[in-house]
Amino acid sequence: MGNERPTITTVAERANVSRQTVSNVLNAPHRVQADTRQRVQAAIVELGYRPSRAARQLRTHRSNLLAMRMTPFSEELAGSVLDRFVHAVTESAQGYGFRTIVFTANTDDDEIAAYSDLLDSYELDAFVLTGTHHRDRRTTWLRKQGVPFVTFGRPWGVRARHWWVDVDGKAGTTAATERLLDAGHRRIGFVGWPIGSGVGDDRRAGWETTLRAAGVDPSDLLTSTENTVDNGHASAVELVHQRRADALVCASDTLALGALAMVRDQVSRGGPAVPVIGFDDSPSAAAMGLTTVAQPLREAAVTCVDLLTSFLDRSGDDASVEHHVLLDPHLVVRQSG
Amino acid sequence: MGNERPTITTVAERANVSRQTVSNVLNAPHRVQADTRQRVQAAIVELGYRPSRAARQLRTHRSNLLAMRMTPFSEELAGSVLDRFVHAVTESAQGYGFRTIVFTANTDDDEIAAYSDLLDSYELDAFVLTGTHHRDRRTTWLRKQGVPFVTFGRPWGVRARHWWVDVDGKAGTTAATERLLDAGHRRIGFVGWPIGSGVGDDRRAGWETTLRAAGVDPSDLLTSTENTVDNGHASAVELVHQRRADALVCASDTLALGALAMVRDQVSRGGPAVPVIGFDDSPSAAAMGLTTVAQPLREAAVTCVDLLTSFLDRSGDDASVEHHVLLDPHLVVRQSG
DNA sequence: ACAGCAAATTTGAACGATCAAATCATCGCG
DNA sequence: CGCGATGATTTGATCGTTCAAATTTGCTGT
Repeated sequence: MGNERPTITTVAERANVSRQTVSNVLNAPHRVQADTRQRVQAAIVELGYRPSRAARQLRTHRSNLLAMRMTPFSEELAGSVLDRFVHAVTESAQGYGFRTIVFTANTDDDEIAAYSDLLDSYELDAFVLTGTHHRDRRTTWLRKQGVPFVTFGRPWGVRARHWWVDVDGKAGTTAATERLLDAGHRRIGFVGWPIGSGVGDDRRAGWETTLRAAGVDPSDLLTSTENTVDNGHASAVELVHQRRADALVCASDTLALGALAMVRDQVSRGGPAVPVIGFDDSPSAAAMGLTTVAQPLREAAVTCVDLLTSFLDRSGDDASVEHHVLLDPHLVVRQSG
Repeated sequence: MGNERPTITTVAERANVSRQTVSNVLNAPHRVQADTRQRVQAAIVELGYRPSRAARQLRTHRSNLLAMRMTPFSEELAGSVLDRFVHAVTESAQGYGFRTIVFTANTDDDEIAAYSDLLDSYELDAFVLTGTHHRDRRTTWLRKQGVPFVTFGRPWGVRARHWWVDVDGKAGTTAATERLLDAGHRRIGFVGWPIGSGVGDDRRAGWETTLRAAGVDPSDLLTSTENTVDNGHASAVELVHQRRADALVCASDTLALGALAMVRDQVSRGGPAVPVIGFDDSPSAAAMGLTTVAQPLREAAVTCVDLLTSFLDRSGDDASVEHHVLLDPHLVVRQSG
């Protein structure tokens, strides 16, 4: 049997047309007459023809490939947010005929080196970045190279400008805080990250302004620690016991799980039930019945891919116009608050 | 400035040799004399030359690409095991000059369709499969096509034969059960999955044989449910309250977290502390202080990539020899047991 | 000094697609 | 009736690499 992989020429012969006509059916169908188009399409189906990306890429310098960094192997709980995001991006990219290459890198500079290799060797079409931060070197590098990219996370530096999609963390903590206020709590503590990270500051701001607006002074109701479960526990002890907080909003589920453990422990000893609200809706949050702020990751991913493809289509055109999308998170209410 | 991307010809001119010599320096260094080799290498560095994968692929039909399916978007806790595995594979594949393409699929047939597309269009070199099960159609399909692949998970069907790496689940639950026996427990319950899944049966077997060896009849100490936190909770209630189990081994962390919640609840009401041991060492397990059986995912990933590359190198040779690797998990002891 | 041979290097063709330009067909209209 | 315009299709060149065969270089032994 004809076990050779069919090429565009095979198809052309089968349909009694030239290579180029087959190519046109695939890439510019309007240029070819209806009846020949059908004949060609039939031949394609019969032979099970699929164009060789390598050959196409060699000629056009487009790979239909997009790349993302995966979250570091051993990262905490946090991992799952970005993993879910990677998955969602992959899924929606497939809808546009793009495949996703993943890679690992430990520092921004490693990541830039990876970009460089991927661009030169594989001619990637675009990148999706996550975890933007102050003085992000990746975005400036990519801009300088003129490579299309979108970030999940807004540019926290003043001067950085590029296309991005982000989730409104401030709105999330605002909703969380308001819910607790509505339930009658006043001394609402915030278990936060060290000052200076864009994301952390944003989330803290939601809590702070809401509390102020309600006439509560937030100044002694705040802790700032690295993102670990144990730190969450310790912070909760401090806020509840020493500062007499009667409810807690946390910058992450990781911290919240620590806080939740402390609170449940206290309840089991007959203490008061202090509600806890986390951030990210990680699988652990669901498992532990933690109320939390959920990011619309799927929507974020779809939007990223939309932006990228529209950017690639009108390449160069007026690609200098920036596009931003800020999505609203929503509260997932469970037992903890 | 010479802003054109350098090609092999550019390098050749710079080093005063022919294209082919440059190619040989890259692909068969032994064929070229030491001094010219160095001259060429210098030119490569100076120009920052990187070979075009597309062109190479067009000629050789090798892409240096390997593909894996990502875990479905919305899957429970379980997700993180495979996410970590994907990450580890990506990382070690990079060491061999392979990049990883990820894709999504909801059923085995979808996955096969994806293979087919990736093979035809992108000429992938190999696949890594996860989650093997009885009557796995993917492995038979790939075998029939003669595509190199390795599975993480052994072939559970009798007739399936291929290269695989797996973790000895039975050894894991054996270790867990022995630990509990050593601590003086006798009526050790097993919170398991429905009969019939290879992985689940394997893990149950470890508990069962160990218990039998210790002279305990396991027959009324078993539950079998789908993998959810709530089911874990319900199973724990049944085993502890009705069957008077004094310790629990679970088929997964998801189930174990439910069981753990039940147990801690009971302790807070003054009940006895029933130890719980999970399986997978998910981030949630760490967060909740759950003792659990950890799979050596990194090692598994490295082994998979090793097998694949050695397979690809001696392509065809005596590739019919099978290779299996069974890795031992280890217990991570935390508060829960 | 030169045939004989191995090692080192070069040359032409090919991989499978698209681009740009050329050809062929059809048609309207003065 | 012929000429230009427009649309459909085909032809030759090319992308950057490797393969296979041809060529050049260097050396050995008699």
